[in-house]
Amino acid sequence: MRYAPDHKQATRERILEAAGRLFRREGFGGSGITAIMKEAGLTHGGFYAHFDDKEELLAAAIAWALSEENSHRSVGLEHLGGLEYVIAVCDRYLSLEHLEAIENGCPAPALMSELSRMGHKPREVFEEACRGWRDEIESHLDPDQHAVALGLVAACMGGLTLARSINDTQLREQVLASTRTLIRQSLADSNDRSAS
Amino acid sequence: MRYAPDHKQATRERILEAAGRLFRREGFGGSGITAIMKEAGLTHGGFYAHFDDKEELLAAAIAWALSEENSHRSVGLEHLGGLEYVIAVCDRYLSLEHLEAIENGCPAPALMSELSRMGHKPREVFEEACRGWRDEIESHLDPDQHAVALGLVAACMGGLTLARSINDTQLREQVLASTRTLIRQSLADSNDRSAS
DNA sequence: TGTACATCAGTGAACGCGCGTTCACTGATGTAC
DNA sequence: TGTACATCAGTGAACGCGCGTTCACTGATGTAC
Repeated sequence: MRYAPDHKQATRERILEAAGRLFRREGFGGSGITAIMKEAGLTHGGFYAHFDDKEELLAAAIAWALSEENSHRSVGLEHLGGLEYVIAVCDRYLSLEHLEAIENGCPAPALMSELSRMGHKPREVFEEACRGWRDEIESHLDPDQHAVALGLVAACMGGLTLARSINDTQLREQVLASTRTLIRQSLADSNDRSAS
Repeated sequence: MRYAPDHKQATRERILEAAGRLFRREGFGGSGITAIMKEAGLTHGGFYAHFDDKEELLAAAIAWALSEENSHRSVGLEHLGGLEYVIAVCDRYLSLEHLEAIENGCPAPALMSELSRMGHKPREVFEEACRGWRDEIESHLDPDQHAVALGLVAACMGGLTLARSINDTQLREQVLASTRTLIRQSLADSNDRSAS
């Protein structure tokens, strides 16, 4: 081995991070390979030493960004128990801060629509991340509340994506607030039922 | 006037319908003007006799598709009252039939992600349609339930988009079912409260 | 320690292609007389 | 009713451009002796 063993790996990760940022900002179709490599401080030609084609990069970048998102999602919330934890995670997801953090936030809202037209691999990566999120939520809920876990994921993603798709900043906040309320009411209901 | 007065208008609507179908199937970026005009049975050059540019078409096509969606959404459900009506509309939105009806279904799931990167006009059109949907839902709910109307819109769109973004057909159905459950629980809760 | 060499991550010119847009034109339509 | 004409919706060649991808190359790295 002529170069330091992890030199190439480090470059690959730099490309992955750059692609993650660009995909969230401009979408998959809107991010050219030249722009991605430039964002990573490289020229476009070197791209194919790291990935077979653009779709392979997409799959890898989604996996990377989703695992980052997964590890950031609940930081500082670990002390909360059960239902409170779940509500806090959803509230944070549906916050104004997250609304504005397009480049560093969850990649799902920016990519979901395009993902449904994408090949098998990127969708598989996304699917696996969704299962992970569902399982994590379920692990904090009573068994009789497990049925809404995927719905919570859907509502969070839908609320953030919808809020980002409209102009009026007041209506944006109302979308976020209303989705938070919906989630709270839904969980409060199952809570009441299991308590009674 | 040399041609029948509404000849051009009819062609414009044919382009709008073709664009609506293509945008939902391939996205905004994935639908070329040549392909749209071909889908409408025309050649690409004539496009600019009807629209200034592609973004103007997008705004018009979204408006067209959303108003169609609005008039289809609740067909056959008019006899249901209040809460039952709202739940039925959401159930239909989150059905397997709608999941598969990409070209004829609601345009929001296919376009939301791209919309958040779009110019002012298309977002404004979309925003107005969302207000309309919210108002329609609110008109069927008790005033103390109005706070969740936008959340219902978000959850419906999120559930359908998420379901379409994954491969596993079983998990897809679970996403739809779980989102329907979330909505039901949320509305049941406020219903109990206003009843007690 | 010093030199000659092999490796290979990254460079940048070039490719074919489809994009959005322009424009000179064609030919069916409906009017005027 | 018949003919000459003006209109303008729609055609299709052409434009400049950026895309994804290929490939011959360069030059810094670390090895072998």
